[in-house]
Amino acid sequence: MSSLFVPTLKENPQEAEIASHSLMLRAGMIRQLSSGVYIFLPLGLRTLNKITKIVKEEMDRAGGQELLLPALHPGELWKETGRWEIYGPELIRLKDRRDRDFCLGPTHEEVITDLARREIRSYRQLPLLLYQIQTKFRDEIRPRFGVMRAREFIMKDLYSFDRDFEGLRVSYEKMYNAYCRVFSRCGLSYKIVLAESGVIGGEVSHEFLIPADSGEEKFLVCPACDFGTTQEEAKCPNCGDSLEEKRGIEVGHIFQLGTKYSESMKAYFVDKDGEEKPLIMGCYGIGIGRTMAAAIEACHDEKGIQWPLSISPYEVVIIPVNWRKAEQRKAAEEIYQELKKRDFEVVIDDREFSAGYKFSEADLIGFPLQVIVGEKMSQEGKIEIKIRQNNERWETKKEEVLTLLLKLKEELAPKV
RNA sequence: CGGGGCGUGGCGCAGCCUGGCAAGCGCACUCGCUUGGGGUGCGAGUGGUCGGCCGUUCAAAUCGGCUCGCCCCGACCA
Repeated sequence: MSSLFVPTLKENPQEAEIASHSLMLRAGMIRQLSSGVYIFLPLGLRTLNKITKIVKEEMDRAGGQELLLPALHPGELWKETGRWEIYGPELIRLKDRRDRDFCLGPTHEEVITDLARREIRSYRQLPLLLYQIQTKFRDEIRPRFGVMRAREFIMKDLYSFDRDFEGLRVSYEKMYNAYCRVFSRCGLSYKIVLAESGVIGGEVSHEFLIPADSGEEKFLVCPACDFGTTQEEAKCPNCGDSLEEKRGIEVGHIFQLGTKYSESMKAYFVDKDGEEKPLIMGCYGIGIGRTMAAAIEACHDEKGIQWPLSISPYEVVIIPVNWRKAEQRKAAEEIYQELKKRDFEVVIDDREFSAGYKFSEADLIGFPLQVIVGEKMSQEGKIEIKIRQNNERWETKKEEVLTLLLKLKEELAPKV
């Protein structure tokens, strides 16, 4: 850890009001550049990349193909769908040197539909699921809570193209299930609710929420059945019970768009019967940075972050309590090498700080597994292992550390 | 956009109301010793155009005007 760039803060930063924002700053994961614009430091980026990896694996599993669309969009495309006006001041606009209109993409329906209309000719090319993980720009009225509502943020967006509504339903369901897997694999409990589709447009839409008091999204749930919705006027269609209002963080949103964009942008294909028809579309988003913040909202205590193992920046920290004791240093180093060999993501706290300092910082950063090499090593050859999540502690012989860690890792892995 | 708050070494704050004494405290940082199972202890140091501009005054961190930035609540939004 002596060479890692992890600038931690002892005190609560003045600008942070909610736990995740404060802890991301304090644990040295992010820094603010400007209102709603954040730097991801090495530790923060590791978690971001882990979530990204899970998302990609699940998108691929569901038949998605990754591509990369530009962030810089020609204004004409947005004028074509009318969203140049509709999107309002939230759309960041700019002009090139020849005075042509451009904008920074807040979402990519226009660009993907433009691609689709140029490349998709036949029903034989369908269904098609294309996705990207990319930076979006939205000039929010009020950015807040750190990366939770930022003006520049990383999002996974997938677009589905089908020949008919039955196909759309199949694609939608695939995504619905993929989203369940994504959030489960991130170690999060989530709630799926019926949602309004807003400026994106379309018919059916569901939101994936992480329940949290600090969440900005209000939703109604039925305590008896599993029904949930964001719509105020909803009448519990499943059973007669009255709905409870709760708050959550919207980490994912899936939409059945239908022909909204394919009609307005003339994205047609030729169906089996020889007729030209509009592509039936769906779009599906996951806020990557927001998922990270939501995970911290859901998993923290007064000491710091309690990362779910699957998205923690590192899995294990090894803390030699007294760096001056050669046998502790040596044992720590040996365990480190052994774990490295078995592909653990591990760091060793090789700094000459006091034990308390290192413990506090390990808890702040939230390493799920902590290997503590202390006096018992010197005297009895024993190592302590602590689970951050529940503060469970295990003592074992040095030779057994790897075996125990493999077992604990297995136990901590989310069941999907 | 309406309402509220903040801006003083890297971080967290005091000082401002009631102008003047040397711009202070804690943390961090550097050096020395000390300590090493829950942010060790002691000592000595480094570092600040008090967000910016204009004004009032013999004198401005402090009073007035303008401005920039940041945060919170609301409306709005994925």
